[in-house]
Amino acid sequence: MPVNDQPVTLADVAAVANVSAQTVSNVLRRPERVLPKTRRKVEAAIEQLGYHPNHAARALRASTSHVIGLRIEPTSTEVVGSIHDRFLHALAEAGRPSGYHIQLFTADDAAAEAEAARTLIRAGAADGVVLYDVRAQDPRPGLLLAGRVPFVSFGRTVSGTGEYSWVDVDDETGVSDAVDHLVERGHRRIGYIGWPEDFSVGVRRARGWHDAMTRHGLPTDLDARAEDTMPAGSQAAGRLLDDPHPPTAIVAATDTIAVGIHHEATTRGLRPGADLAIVGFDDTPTALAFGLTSIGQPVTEAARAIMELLMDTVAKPDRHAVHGRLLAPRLVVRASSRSARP
Amino acid sequence: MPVNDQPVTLADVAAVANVSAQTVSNVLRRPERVLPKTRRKVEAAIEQLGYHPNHAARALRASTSHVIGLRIEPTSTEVVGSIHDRFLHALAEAGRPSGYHIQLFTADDAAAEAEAARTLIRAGAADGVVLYDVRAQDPRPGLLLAGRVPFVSFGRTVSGTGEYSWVDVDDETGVSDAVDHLVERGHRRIGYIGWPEDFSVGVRRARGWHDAMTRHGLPTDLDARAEDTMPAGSQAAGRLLDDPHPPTAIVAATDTIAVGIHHEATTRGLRPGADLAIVGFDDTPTALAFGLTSIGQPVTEAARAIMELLMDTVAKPDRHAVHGRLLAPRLVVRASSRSARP
DNA sequence: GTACACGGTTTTAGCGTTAAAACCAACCGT
DNA sequence: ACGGTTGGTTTTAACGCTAAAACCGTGTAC
Repeated sequence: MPVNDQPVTLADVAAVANVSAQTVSNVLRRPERVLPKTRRKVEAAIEQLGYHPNHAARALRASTSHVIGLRIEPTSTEVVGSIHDRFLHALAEAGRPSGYHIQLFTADDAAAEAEAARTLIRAGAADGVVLYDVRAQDPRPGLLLAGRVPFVSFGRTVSGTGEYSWVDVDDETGVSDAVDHLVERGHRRIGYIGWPEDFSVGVRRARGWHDAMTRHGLPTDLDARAEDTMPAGSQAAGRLLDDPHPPTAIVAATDTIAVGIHHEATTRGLRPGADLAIVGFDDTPTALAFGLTSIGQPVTEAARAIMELLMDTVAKPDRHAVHGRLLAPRLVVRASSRSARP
Repeated sequence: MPVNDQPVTLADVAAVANVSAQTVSNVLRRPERVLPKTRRKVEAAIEQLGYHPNHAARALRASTSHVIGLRIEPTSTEVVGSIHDRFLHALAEAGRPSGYHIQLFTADDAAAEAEAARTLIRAGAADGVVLYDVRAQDPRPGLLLAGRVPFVSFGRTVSGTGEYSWVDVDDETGVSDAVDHLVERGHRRIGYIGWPEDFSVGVRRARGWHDAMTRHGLPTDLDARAEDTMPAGSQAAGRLLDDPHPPTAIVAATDTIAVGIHHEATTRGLRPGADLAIVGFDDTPTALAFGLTSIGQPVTEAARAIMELLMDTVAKPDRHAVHGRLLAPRLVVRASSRSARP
């Protein structure tokens, strides 16, 4: 363990091992090019000196930073908890084996984000960026394509999905699975509460419910829309529960709405799980806290897929293959829907 | 807007502006050294070419990366939601004005984190690191000091606080404020549920309650301990509520425990806010969802203070001034404690 | 015995930037 | 008129690394 502070360089290692600097470099980058005997000698010197290759020098020489940029957004206080946090960790973890690091940046809006990403790339501070939570009308993919910024998106726009690589979660199947699960538990009157806007995620989740219900030969009249807040969720739940033939189960497009439903149910003296089954979306900590069944996004898998595609994209920035990957979500069953309908 | 892809360098700008590369560098780093006329000429060329200084080259030359490392931890599913997310954003934002970026890394335990941080520093990939959620017996500050890694911690160990710079939240005052607030609302029987272990944060929060109660001349018998999970919180709340002279308000050391209390209360037919006031800690989204009053940590302020101290530390790594900063938390009053005791 | 290929290593050069030194007017004092 | 400032600019060199070229001893072919 060396304690002196002047950084150890390739040349230092080379001097100790009695070889040239290039040989040390080869030991690290192309070990097969160097004689085992030499390699061991060099490795011993590296060990002895506690050498770590300098990132900046490597980046300068190879013009690749091994850094991926990601805009970090402030967590909205309206929304019940996001998967941003888990996604970040998964991404950092996914980059590790290939030596990629995640670097954060902030931006106030989509345009600023695209501009910041462009600067990051132009400055050689990052090799590519990840777009998080891309929605149907998102301007960011277009902006980044125009700015020639290598990127992969989590989520996708409604058009232009053939122009860039993306990873997305199959919301439709997720919600459909939730309906299957409820039908299996004996439910027939199954409602749905989703976003009012017609952006892709909302549309797809609604369609998942609609199609599954139709497939089971069940009516699709119990369909309500709400903003992504708890009060709106409660209100929408109220409307469904006021139906002359009310639901025994409700699927929500988000955990936030699900919590709103939960609240409305308890207010009305309905026991969640027993009198009204509830299923949320995103499997947030809050869903856990409320014992809510929720449709969880495969965050780790998504992060891994994104890093893979991004490495492709970064490797050949001009005419690289464009890929889309749709991942299946996973239903996490909890008390709010576990028991069979009495 | 140039569309060709070969990166623009200082030399390109210099050629266009008809000056030397060094002058361009001076325009960017020491504008006062260069004639206004020349400066404008150079600035025009920079603009025209869309030049962005190369990070790697700058880092190599100046041996400073303007990068701060931060270990990102997986969000525990046990805990109801953390402030990690908000802290990350605040930190990224706090670094922006001075051109510092946050780079994430992962590690499986404290020792691995320290080792990874050391490597990051030795490789020149980061100038310093931030330790998040440092507790009384935390081995990390010691390890980083030994490894000569510049760092600032959020939270502090019980000893050695004179050896490194830290920022922490004044838990004692936070809890004490919560008690004051409850007393003001007419409560007299105020209980406390905290962690069982004797680590600093737990001790300090418990002391805040104890001291405030004593100050108000109120008894401190309603003291229970629980693991940081909802079931444990419920159980502990049950014990307090079974008291022959039960509390009308309970302060919890975490939002997770507070949610447990909330659950236990509703199970017993007590209406939170009306029959039992509850105060949590950390002001997580879940607290918002439950309408729980909570003691919020000043995340933005903390992040700013940390960046400030870190820049000090990085600037003079050997004998820099060591500072500690204690920040006051802020009580966020919600339905669970708003109304006066009947 | 000379020519040639070959695996392993070293030498050379350059990535883009900036601190430090050198340079070069124009100006100043005597 | 001549050495000495001064302010602005250019030259030089180096940060640590690695691709590419050069080099060099050995083995092989004829």
